[in-house]
Amino acid sequence: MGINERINARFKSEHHKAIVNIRYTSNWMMNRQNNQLANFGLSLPQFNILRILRGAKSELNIKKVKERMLEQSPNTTRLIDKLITKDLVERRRCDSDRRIVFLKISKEGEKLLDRIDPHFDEINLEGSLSFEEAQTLNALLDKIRADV
Amino acid sequence: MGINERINARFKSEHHKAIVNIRYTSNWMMNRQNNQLANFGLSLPQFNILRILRGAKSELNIKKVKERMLEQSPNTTRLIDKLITKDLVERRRCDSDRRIVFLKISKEGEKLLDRIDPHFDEINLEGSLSFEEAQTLNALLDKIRADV
DNA sequence: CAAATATAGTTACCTAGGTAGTTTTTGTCA
DNA sequence: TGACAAAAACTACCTAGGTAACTATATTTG
Repeated sequence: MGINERINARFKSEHHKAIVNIRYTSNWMMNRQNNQLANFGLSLPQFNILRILRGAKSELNIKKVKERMLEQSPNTTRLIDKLITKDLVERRRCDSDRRIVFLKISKEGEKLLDRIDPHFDEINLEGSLSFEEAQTLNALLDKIRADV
Repeated sequence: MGINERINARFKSEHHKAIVNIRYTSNWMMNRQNNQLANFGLSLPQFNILRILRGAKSELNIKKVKERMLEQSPNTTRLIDKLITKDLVERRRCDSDRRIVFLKISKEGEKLLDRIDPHFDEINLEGSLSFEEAQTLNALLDKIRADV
């Protein structure tokens, strides 16, 4: 369904429509992804943190985790708290620099990701665009942000 | 700055990168828009509701307002409450159907929008894409959502 | 070496969206 | 007409991101 049919709105220009469309599509996707991940007891950002930790060769401190996330707000701490409560992540205080906190995915965390892996492509809508279309989309989005 | 430089992340595919890029760009835009609107004491969704009410020929009930918004959650009520507290919107109970609440932008609300109008294009990044590019972007975003 | 500065992480308080359930009022229909 | 269903608005409770301020520790520097 095109955004025109979906939203009973008037747009000032094709560009304005695109700006609104980005937000609409982003919300739409996040909603979809959150619903799918809810079956595994995770939210999208919690899932992403787990994947970052699995992808790391060694333990990561919170700063490194933040650098690999879209959002770099202090909420990372709270999100990690929730993962620790669920026994999906382990936390360890660094000995040589006691400010630093090291994080590691737990066995249960890895098992959970293994269960989600077969659904990853579907969660990320893989296949809805061709390679060339995805390239074009990335270029256009980067161009919008480059404008400033 | 391309998303590759910005996020220290690995993408499974060009398509996966595009999916993440949509969310990243959406967050980036919303953040920017919220910062600009904060100068006028508004958040982005509050601003959008005000514009919807101004664009209406007559009073609108809350349901109609929701239909013109991206999000149709019960938060609309709360957002409107805030606008009423700021004296930017007026609320009136319908006489013939007492379930319905009518909304109207106030004089102050119109004055505030008048002050924001000159900045509208800048807030919406008008000009960052050509007409054709915006068209392409809209088509690609619609295609992603059509996939399901 | 002591004071100032920087860094890692956290907390508080603001914003917002989503689902589910509630209240009030209206419409339906057996 | 009297029970039931639908609709409009609202509330509670969950999620999350953003800014600013704060704590604890480490580094710099005068």
